[in-house]
Amino acid sequence: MGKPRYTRIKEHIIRRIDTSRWKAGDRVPSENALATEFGVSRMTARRALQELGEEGLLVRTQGLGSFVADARPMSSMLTVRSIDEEITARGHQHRAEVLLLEAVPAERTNALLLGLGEGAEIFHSILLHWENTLPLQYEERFVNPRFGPEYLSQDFTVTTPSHYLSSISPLTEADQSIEAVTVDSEIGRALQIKRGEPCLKLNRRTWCQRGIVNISTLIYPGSRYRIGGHLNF
Amino acid sequence: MGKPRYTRIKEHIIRRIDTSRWKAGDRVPSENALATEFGVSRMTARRALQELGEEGLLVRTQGLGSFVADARPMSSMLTVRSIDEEITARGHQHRAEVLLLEAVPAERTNALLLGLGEGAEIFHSILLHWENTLPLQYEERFVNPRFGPEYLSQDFTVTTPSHYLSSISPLTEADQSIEAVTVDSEIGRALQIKRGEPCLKLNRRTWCQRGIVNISTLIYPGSRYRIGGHLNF
DNA sequence: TGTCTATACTTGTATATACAAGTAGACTGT
DNA sequence: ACAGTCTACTTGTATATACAAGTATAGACA
Repeated sequence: MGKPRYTRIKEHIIRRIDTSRWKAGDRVPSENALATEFGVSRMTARRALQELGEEGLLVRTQGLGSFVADARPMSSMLTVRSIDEEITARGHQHRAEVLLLEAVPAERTNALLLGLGEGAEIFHSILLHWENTLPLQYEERFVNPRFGPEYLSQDFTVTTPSHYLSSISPLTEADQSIEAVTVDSEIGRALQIKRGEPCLKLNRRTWCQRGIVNISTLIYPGSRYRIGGHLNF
Repeated sequence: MGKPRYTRIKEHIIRRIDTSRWKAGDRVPSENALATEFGVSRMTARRALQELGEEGLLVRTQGLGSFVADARPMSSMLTVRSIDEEITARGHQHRAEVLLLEAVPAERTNALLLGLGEGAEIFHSILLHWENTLPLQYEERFVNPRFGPEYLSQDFTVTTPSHYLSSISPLTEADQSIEAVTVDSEIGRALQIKRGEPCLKLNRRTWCQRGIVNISTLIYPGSRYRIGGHLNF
């Protein structure tokens, strides 16, 4: 029913920041000052300041005080969801077609990145993901057998590589990039697009604690897909 | 020097999750249980659990307990920085060329989105951003005069539209999308790319508390630019 | 069988208190 | 003039306590 009291204090401070009454760099009242002003204990006032600090609106330094943070820079984020979730969330039907599923010797690929020796085997898969009757994503992966030993025996018309890999080992990190490319005729045929049509290409490396789990490239036709994101500063 | 005690408890829990001793869905000990186990007060144990909840490793529900969260889905983020920061961060020279800077009547544009009446004026700018001797970004903006009244008199060879707008009014939200496109000959000539070369197109709408501040589209040649991001799950 | 209640547990909020640790400025003594 | 110290204020950590509120289960009762 009634909001907790520390939210009142937070709202009070946010209001003063939004209306520019307190500007970037200004000192906001101390925990004790807010406590007496609002008639609460210091720990309650503290909680308000602390959460605002975690949310990035304030910068707090021991011994000095709490200050209004600089306006956040325009840099922001784009989210990339798992393809099957995204399609089913739209109420459409997702189907995965396995174009290739094999073990290849390490020297033929970028296995060095995976931290394996020369002769080692590496798993390689190519899937095509359909939304209803149109192909939407061409997915190629190289998987480290250490972290996904049963990869080749999975039925990817039921699960997806992404689900399998994240169920096997807790993923801790990833880096990725996105670029605009044109694709060769083989991929273009699979995706049923015209020659020269621009595509989004998403390269991703995923890590668990002990090494790289997989390297994947996802390709979307530019005319059928956009990556979207909403962001609260 | 010595870490605070609640971090010990956090590390203890994280260890058990990372080594799969506690798996997704498992219940972790209650605040009171941890308190007696570690010989601390409940509020200290609570802090450990609470922070882990905020970090997404645990899901806490009142009355039930704290549970290990599902492995985070593969969805992740791509960061988009301000173009001038990015170029200068690479140690290169950034230069902005103003191709157009004007006020246009609202009906000619998507001014409805900006929440303005028919006859209102709207600011329109096109800039080309150079990295050393190569054009890297074609930037087109429609700006709401209410939130950037001095927009037309800015010298964008010194500042950037992004800097000006975020200095004027505190930006609270944005949504954006990215797609792969080919561009018309005018933009292609400006960017010095061949006909049909794929480009990344980034559409963004930025909001402050009281309405849409601006609508912008950024276009990068696919061969010269990729959006990158690193992520800790 | 089904429903309501009591109870035991959980997390959430709030207070009062104590001490630790970092910062700035004033005040000291040389 | 300068260096060191002391003080006042800040945030950080930790405890003990109390009550509120949500959940599930066991048991009483119709």
